[in-house]
Amino acid sequence: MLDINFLRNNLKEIQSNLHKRGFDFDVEAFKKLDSERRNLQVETESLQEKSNILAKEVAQEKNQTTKNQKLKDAKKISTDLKEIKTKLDIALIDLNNFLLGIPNILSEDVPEGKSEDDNKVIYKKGTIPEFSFKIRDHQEIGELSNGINFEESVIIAKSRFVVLRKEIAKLHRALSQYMLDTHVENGYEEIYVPYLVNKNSLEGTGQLPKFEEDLFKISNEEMYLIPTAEVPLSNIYRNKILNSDELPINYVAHTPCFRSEAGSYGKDTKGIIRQHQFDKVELVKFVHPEDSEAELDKLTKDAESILNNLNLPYRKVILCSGDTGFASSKTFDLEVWFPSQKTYREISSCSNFRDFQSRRMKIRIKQSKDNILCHTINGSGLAIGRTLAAILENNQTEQGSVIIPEVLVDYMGGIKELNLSR
RNA sequence: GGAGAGAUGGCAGAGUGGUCGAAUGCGCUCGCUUGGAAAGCGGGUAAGGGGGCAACUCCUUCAAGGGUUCGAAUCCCUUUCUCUCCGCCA
Repeated sequence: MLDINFLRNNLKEIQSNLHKRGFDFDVEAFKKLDSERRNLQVETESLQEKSNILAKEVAQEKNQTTKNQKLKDAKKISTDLKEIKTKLDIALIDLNNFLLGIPNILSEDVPEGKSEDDNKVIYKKGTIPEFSFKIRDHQEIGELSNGINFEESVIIAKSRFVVLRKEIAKLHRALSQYMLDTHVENGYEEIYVPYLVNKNSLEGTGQLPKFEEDLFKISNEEMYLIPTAEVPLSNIYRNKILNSDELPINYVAHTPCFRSEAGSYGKDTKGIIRQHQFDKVELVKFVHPEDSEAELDKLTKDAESILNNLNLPYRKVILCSGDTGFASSKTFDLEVWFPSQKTYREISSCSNFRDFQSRRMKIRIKQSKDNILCHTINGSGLAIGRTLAAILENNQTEQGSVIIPEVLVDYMGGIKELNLSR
């Protein structure tokens, strides 16, 4: 959510900034909602004041006749007040819903563009492997020894879920352990969180009210399965005031993520790239506004370090205006190389939300005069399923085995190579 | 799941219809004191919003939502959460 005062004073600038996203900010509609609200609020508050004064006078009035007269006046005001209050409530809700639907303002350095095709590559790292044989995609590799099974997951659940077995399941576990350990070494506190969250939390991070169709909702309660650990991690401090000396706060959590993504059928139907359930190690920072740009770079580097250590070829991309997420002011994507697709695919998305989320969550920093909103930053470090798939594809051999990256060997109980073709 | 008790400021905790945005203590902070510190003494210290160039002023908030009343932290209803006991369970 944007600062309403900032909005009032910078209407044109904000309109053109949001236009870069392809968002049409209706200035006239906003002005109308805001002035309606203001008129009603001024009127309500002055009536309330009268009512408060009269109520005090009634209490102190000794003369029975004047007291009765005042009681009569007070009753009249009370009725009027009730009426105008309902109008004000409606105006406030309308204005608030309008504000909740406005995306975040983009940073100046976000390149303009319409879709992901306009994202700008910042750099590429690692060497793209050359294969002298006909390569398999990660699904084929996994199926060699029944390490990846989609028939069983359909029986258990439905399509877009997966069952992993044996060394592949172990590799999946090894990856999350390795990532957690690495981030803890780099100064993040490991957190375990609920996988079901309430509506307020999802509103706080921006998934609701706009993107309900992407979520799985529990039918017997007002609860949702988390689409990312960003939601529980960020909401830890909802409605809290932080001391500036405890910042930055760095959290890491490993959770499953659940995404309904109703509109995405037909995309990435093969393999484990796009699933209703996947695991992810997530990084979240609460920072002072002055530090948020630098902290986004730090967090992105921390996510990159995993790719570097796993020797996976990747590139760093800055999302263009049209592709940057609703709540984000600036996003770097890390994209890993998939030999079977001959392309880079997103494996981490690192965003600076500035005060957009903290305004919704009311996370503030204690300051002598006025408290200020903190900034939130988060990013994947990394998506486990996609990392697993990338390792299978990039590290495959002609014999149908997969070389385990050195940093994972200990986590794999000493296994250096998966012999899948047996 | 059943029975009971409760939810008040950063924390602890008083307050059961008007004098309450809320005693008191702790914490924090400023000043005095001191060679310096501690102790002591004195002052300040909730959040959000409206109006005003400003000094300032007004409104809201005692878990959340609704109700009664001229007036609600206080009375009534609903929901959520916490604690104790019983049951169940990993």
